Amino acid sequence: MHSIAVHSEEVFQALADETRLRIVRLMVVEAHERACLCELVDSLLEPSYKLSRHLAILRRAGLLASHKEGRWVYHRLVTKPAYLKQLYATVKALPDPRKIYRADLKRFHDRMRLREDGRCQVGIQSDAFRSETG
Amino acid sequence: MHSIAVHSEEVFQALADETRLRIVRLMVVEAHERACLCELVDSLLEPSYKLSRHLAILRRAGLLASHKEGRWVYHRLVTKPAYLKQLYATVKALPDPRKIYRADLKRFHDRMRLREDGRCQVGIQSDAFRSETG
DNA sequence: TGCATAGTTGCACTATAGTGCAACTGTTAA
DNA sequence: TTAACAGTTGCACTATAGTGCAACTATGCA
Repeated sequence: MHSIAVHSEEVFQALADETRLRIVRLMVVEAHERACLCELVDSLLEPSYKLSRHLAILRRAGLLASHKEGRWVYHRLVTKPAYLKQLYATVKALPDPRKIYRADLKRFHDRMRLREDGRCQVGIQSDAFRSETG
Repeated sequence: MHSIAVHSEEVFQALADETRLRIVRLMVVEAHERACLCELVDSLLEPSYKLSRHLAILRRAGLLASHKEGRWVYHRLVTKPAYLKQLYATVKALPDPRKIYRADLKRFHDRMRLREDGRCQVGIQSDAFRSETG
């Protein structure tokens, strides 16, 4: 379901984009919780087509594994080979001067409360999350 | 002499290029040894104008500090803020399937033996290093 | 003083990355 | 069986990154 990057720089390339870094930071802080696209859309407040493309890039770089479950596709951070854990530790250690990740994480928590039996049950709720958190 | 990246992804962007990753890997393996441009030219076997540009990018990203000494400019990895050390640990942990860093490092060692009193004394010797190591 | 050389940079060129729109696939539930 | 919706993707567009050449600056030494 995922491939190992042949060139090491691809791993850094994968994180060299604000949107992708937001995705990874969200998932790394949450102890490698899985998330589906609509949950990410509501957390980052970005259009689904945009996040879908960035998720594909992360997947191709070997950082993300995805699997379909009904009409939802769940994404999870890959932790092998071992240097990926080291990479996530770096991501975790990054500063957050503009409080972007803090805000993303708050929305993510709120959104995850809508789950039932650990599964996503609702679709995109962006409008609600947008008005709720400014 | 160096600035802190405002956006976290700039740090990863800095390493998202093979040449820059080769530079950083060389310097990180050598316990943060300093190196001048001509020593890097002989180690990586890349033209000086190319490396000079990549060094400038690393400097702007806050990973490298440079200072002039006579006609040589010495470069050294920056280790603050703390998450940079974490980043270097990741770089150190990367695999080297194509043995590129291994070869770079060998030439770097050979080249560093030409120093006197810890200073570079000779200019670009690429031809010698090229023929020596294939 | 003038030449050799360590290092930098302007310019032109090419390749690739990120974006938005809109059309598309696939799955669930009425 | 069909409507709604989670998710993906082709297309056109724009911006930016990396490269090579050649000209440039700055320093040390004959």
